[in-house]
Amino acid sequence: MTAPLAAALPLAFYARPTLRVARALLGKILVHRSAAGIAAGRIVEVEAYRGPEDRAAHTAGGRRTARNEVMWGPGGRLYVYFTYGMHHCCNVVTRGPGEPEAVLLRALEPLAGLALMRRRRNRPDLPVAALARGPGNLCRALGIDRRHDGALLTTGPIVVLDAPPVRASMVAVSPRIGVAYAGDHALRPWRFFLRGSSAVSGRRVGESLRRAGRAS
DNA sequence: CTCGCGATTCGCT
DNA sequence: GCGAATCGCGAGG
Repeated sequence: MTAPLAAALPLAFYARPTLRVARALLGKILVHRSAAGIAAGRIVEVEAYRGPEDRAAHTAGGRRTARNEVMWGPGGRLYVYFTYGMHHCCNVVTRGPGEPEAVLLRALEPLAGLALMRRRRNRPDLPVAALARGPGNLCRALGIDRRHDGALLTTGPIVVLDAPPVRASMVAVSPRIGVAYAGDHALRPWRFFLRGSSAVSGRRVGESLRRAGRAS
């Protein structure tokens, strides 16, 4: 039996506290194999959403609806939602059934399928680092939409491949982006990104100052 | 059923 | 820095 160079992360990877999963996802490889071809990138920016107690989460206050139903299920599936009338965002569901938490994938460093990503973005002149920078752009570049809501990440067509852990000193933290409506919860340092990556979206505040410490 | 708004992005000022 | 684009969702009547 030949072992694959990189195996899909097992379900146990996702069935852990969400902040841990969020940080551990940095450096892993997101792959989408579709009829159009293969597109893949290294995860360089994520945000944790921590369920009923987290006012920034779609499951804040225990909200359970058709849209966020997947978040209520077991970890290891994709939660994809549509927003602003034009963008998709994709999350990795964490923990177990009844613990509706997830990690939003905000940016990838493109590794494979660059031409396909460019075609999907419909922006021929974009630099590589910008192809999957930002949650909406990431979904667009990888061809992810609501049809993939609930997809199991261990079996494809979308998988997360294991890769060596990134050094703790390379991980920066900051408050989450675009959640001002959540009041003081918007200040929680639950965004994690790779220091120095040009594929990270938005402001990279905290990159040079803060280290990723224990966040709660 | 109506209505307000969003875990965003891009282009213009 | 600001606002438009654009529509499904979710709360409330």
